[in-house]
Amino acid sequence: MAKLDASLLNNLAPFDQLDARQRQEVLDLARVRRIPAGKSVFEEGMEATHFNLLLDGHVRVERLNPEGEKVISLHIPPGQLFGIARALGRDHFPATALAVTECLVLVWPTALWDTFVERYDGFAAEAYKVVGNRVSEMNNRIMELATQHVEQRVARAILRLMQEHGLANDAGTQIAFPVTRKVISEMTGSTLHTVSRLLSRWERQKIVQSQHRRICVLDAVRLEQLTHSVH
Amino acid sequence: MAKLDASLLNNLAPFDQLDARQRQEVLDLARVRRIPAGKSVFEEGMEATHFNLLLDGHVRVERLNPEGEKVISLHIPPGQLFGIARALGRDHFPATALAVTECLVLVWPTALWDTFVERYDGFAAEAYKVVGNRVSEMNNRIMELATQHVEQRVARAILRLMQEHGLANDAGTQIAFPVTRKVISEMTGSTLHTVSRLLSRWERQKIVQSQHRRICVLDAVRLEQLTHSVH
DNA sequence: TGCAAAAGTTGAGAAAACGCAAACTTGGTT
DNA sequence: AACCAAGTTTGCGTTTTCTCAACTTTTGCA
Repeated sequence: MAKLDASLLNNLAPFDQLDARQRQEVLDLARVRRIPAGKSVFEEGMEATHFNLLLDGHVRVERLNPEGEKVISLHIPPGQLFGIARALGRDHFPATALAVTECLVLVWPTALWDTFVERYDGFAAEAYKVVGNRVSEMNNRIMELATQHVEQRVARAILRLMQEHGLANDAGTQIAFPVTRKVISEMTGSTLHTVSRLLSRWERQKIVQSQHRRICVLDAVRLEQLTHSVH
Repeated sequence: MAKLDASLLNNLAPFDQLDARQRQEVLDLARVRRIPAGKSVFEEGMEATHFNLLLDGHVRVERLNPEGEKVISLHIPPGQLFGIARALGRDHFPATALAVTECLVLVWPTALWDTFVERYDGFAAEAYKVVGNRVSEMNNRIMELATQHVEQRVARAILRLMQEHGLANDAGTQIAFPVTRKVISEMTGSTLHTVSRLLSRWERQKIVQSQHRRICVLDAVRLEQLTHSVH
């Protein structure tokens, strides 16, 4: 395989503090995977033999409950570590990671985790910052599910997608990958019918616009207002 | 202050691998706090100046949403580390920790965290195992909130309390601290009225028994069945 | 180009859970 | 011993959201 160019790691938080030589070192230990849209990077329950960095593309992390219902945990934007079960001492992946667009992923054997933590300044800090942010988001999610109505949760979910995966265009901000009503319902603990009704109304109100599976936020301010309860 | 006896740390997972001398060392760096029932150990938003080990008693971790509604995140059983925001690079506590019974807590200044991780074998591993378990529980909680009905969630919440904080007696297993209908509703994203109706029914069916604020599980098997959807 | 599969819409009725209200119980405190 | 605060129960009407169903639109592929 051709040697990877160290500049691949430029501007990536986990390797921010490394010099060119160290970046080359890290890359020499990595393998690149190209994952086509719709294919999984790893599956729930699999042994966590590797940890991953998403170079390009967008990844959906999802779990199935015992009844086979899907729940979407989060979406990973390019540049982030993911599938780092090892950081928390897990040896199996708790969820499935699905490429929602074509993805480029760097993978390292789990055995290197401790080496990276030890050898590369800033790697551990960034890794635990990522975990910390995810934990914080999970807490927010629990609060929302416990106290808010579907409408508020759907508004929040779309805002989050916009913020993390949005592409600004002339009309508003489009989410960078296809999102169906079903997907939004799996993100919010709702049903595709309820989500469809909400989006139809918001489309009439010019808050969002959607064709096929592309969603574009036209009025983020009003969407934000919808996340607050009306009381 | 009288010197603490190193045997206090016996059988506590984070310091399992330490010898007597090291345990004394760890204790000499600690401060003991006695927290009366109903008082907080730390509050949401406070700077995380210390990290904690619960020696004795039971702690409730809770957050308020912007509307002032309370959501209970989890309950800490004796022997566990808690308030370890620092493990994930946070410098403020994301939640309030409330003593639900009188508590004995060992506290260390946050500045010692890195020292402990470095110096004491097994400490980091145990700390991240605790975090890993909590993350896993949070994931389960999200799944439940997203896909299950109130009845199933309440059954699961009571089972969890029983497993982590239960005291076996002749009739069944009692939860070691007072639990009101309101508390259960805040654990499950429900209302005290709905919880009351459920518990009344389960009491008639001899699945649980409750007087004042003590709850006793009489038939864990049937309670477990109630956590599965009927479909 | 046409067709099947996937995605989306919308109505109508049902179910789950909530909010409100009123009354009751219990236990600690003065 | 009496009272008060906190906790609990239960009925009733309402709201939210789901389920079921039918139909339309879109798109990817043969």
